[in-house]
Amino acid sequence: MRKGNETRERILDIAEAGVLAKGFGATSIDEIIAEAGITKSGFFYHFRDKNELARGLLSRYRGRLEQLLDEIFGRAAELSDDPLQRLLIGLTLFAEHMAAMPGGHPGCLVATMSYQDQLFNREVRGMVTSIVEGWNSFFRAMIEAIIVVYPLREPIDAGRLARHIACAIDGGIIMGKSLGDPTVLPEQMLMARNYVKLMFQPAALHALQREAVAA
Amino acid sequence: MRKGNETRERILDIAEAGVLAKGFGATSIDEIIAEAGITKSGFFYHFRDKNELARGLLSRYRGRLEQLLDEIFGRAAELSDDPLQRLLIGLTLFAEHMAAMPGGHPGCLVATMSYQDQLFNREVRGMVTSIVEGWNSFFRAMIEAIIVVYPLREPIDAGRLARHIACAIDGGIIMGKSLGDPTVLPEQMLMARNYVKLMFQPAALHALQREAVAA
DNA sequence: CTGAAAACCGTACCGCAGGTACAGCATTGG
DNA sequence: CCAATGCTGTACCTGCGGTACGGTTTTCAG
Repeated sequence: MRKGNETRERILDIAEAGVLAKGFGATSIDEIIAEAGITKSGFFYHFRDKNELARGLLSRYRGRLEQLLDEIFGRAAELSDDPLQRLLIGLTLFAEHMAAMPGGHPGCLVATMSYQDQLFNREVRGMVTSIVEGWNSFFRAMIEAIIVVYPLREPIDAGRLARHIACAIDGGIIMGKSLGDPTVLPEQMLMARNYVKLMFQPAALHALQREAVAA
Repeated sequence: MRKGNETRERILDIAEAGVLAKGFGATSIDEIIAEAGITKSGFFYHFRDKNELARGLLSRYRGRLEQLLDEIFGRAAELSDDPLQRLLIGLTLFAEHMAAMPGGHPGCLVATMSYQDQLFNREVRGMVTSIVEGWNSFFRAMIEAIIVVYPLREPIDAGRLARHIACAIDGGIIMGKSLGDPTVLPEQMLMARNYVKLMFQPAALHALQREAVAA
């Protein structure tokens, strides 16, 4: 009775590859079942419709990304006690991780679906929204921790800086896809990192520029 | 013989609204012709297939956005001779323009299509790429003009800063769409503006933070 | 070993979408 | 007036998402 879960995972694997490569709408069920070696009935045994497939994909994706973020920023926490350094180190590790992916980042499932959200029902759309909110909260929490330690004369808006990081990443994914250039994403992650650094360490500007040129 | 062009434009108008609201794949030809009051044959008289419709949409979109950018940054050029101020003013005007749009920004045709590029042929995909490259070049040229006047000890990479502006805008559009929050886009445009300011005027950090909080 | 649930297979069918083919009709500028 | 231009109408094809439903195999608990 665990064979069912194996098949379900195989369907999700094949579907995920298809969606990232071609988009959700262009990834047909016929195509998935052909590659999985099952029949249409088999597919609909596991997923009532394509919306449930989308939910399954998003659920897995969220879990994996959460795990990756935990690993990366957990490692950053090992390397420094300072909340600012943790964020900076984490973003660098994140960028390096993306740069190391063979063939570049495969694409963001959430961004893909967000731009095809008309294909889905409210439940799936709600999932997309909540995942994006989760990312924002994640970065926001880190920035708020920095603000506690780095009391500035004027408080900065943690929310918009957190959103900026997420926007830069999403935008980097899109632009990388549009230009066919896998270096754009890690580059823009580092740009976001440098923004954070500038916000909290204005004196470090020139050192930062040296870094940017060297990279 | 100009009636043909009128119909063609009407088709493009209806299609554009549909694509921005629901995505390209979910905007059916049947739906377009119903709203335009023509028949399927009439549609295919103007557009050989959906790819040609996409090309028509992108072509119009590129032209309009070019015009908008010219207007906004032309106005900025009237307001200041300084290349840095021109970019900063232009980005502020741009953000204000987006914020003023009723119901928020309708969405970026290029980003939409970039994430559904599997639906299109190489010609359309090439158009998407070249439009994105055009935006990058636009901002890059402005940044290079700034670098001439603001000679820094260490040169900064104009390309990646230009791409960052475009990424922040695209990311802002996506996040605004995902969260259903039209304020994200103008907010992130101003974040990009502040980044530029920080890169060239590190001393102005605290003034900038005051701005960010006031906004 | 057995029996019932789980995990499928096979077949047939439906509606919608994109697209093709082609004949014909109406308007309009030269 | 006549030839493009700008359509209409009809018929048809393919592929996709999805439904329905009966039959078969696999798996594990008792």
